[in-house]
Amino acid sequence: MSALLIKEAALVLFAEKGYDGTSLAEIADEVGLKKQSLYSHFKSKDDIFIQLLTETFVIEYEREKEFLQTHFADPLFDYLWKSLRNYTERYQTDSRLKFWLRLSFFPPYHLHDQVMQSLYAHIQQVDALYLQRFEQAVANKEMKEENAQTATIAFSALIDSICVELVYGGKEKAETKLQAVWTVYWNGIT
Amino acid sequence: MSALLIKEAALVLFAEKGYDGTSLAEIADEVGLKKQSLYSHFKSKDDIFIQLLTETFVIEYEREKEFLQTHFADPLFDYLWKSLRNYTERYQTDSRLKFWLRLSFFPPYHLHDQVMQSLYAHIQQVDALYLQRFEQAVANKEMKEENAQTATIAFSALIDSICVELVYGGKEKAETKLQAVWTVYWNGIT
DNA sequence: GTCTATACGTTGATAGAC
DNA sequence: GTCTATCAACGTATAGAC
Repeated sequence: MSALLIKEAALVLFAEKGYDGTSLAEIADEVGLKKQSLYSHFKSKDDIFIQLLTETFVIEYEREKEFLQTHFADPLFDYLWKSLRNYTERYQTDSRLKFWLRLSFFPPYHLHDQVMQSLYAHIQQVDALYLQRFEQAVANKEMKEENAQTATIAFSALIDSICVELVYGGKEKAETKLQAVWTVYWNGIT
Repeated sequence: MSALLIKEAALVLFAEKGYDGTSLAEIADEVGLKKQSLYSHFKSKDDIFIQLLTETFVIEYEREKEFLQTHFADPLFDYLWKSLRNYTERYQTDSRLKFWLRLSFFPPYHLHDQVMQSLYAHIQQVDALYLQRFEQAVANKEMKEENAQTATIAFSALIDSICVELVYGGKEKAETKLQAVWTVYWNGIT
């Protein structure tokens, strides 16, 4: 059994049931092992979790960076819209997104500070990517001659609200909300 | 020891550490009892939780309703702005808000369906309150002759994003975000 | 109502045979 | 690397003395 498969199983369970709600026995069971055998691959439950969290931030950042590079030349409208749709599309199938939403919001109590520190760094990096595109948009006069910072912050808030809806409302409700929010947002920045 | 005080202690702990992260021993300890004594007041841990959740939805709805009645005649701008500031003001001191955010997003796994059912009903009720005011605003020409429904949904999304920021960013970051989001939102609906 | 005592499963984790 | 055996600590919950 590879450590990778164990982590994948853990990712799904953590995303679905939270850290405290997931036991090592469940994780082991999912990959057909006894819980004791997990200790050949990880030195503790925290170890599994921290590894997953770290990897997740790397993966998510790379995804955003690649997205920016691929779509930088697209019109602002398309760029932002595609970026948003990305979330609703992925949420259903991608446990990693669920994992990071859930465990960033509400990390295990004893790891709170550590998680938050990583989270802030990640958000800052991602916001910086979007800011680049918004500054370009201001220069191109694709949007109101307003603070690109404001548009960035509001856009990241928009993503947050969609994620919230995905978490408790599911995809259909999120799509409805996305449409309303997007209308107002685009109106607001142009 | 009154059941009320026990529930208050449980509320704070659930809000801070989640359902699985909070033990009956901690709750009891907080009010100076042994964990076994809690069973004189509640028949299970779930019982405490469900009571808190039910009460919370009632209290929050009453709060919103009263707010609407008190400020219905205010200009739309003031009405919405005050409503938003309410969240950032309360979040620091009011554990009930934290409780409902956390436990609605991520309820204990075995109570997921039950919690979600109550949550949807609550959200629907609150959205209906806001919709009333937005329809009035359209009639008053306080905003663009657009769908009041869209403005309502977008506003509730706005609240969500502020709550997210309150959860993981704290009050200061939430204030910054609020300002940016509000600028774009108001621009977007007028 | 609160306590002590207790039951009993589950938790994360370690030791050692194979 | 995986297993069995084992552990101490903690989880929720019950019974019964006071």
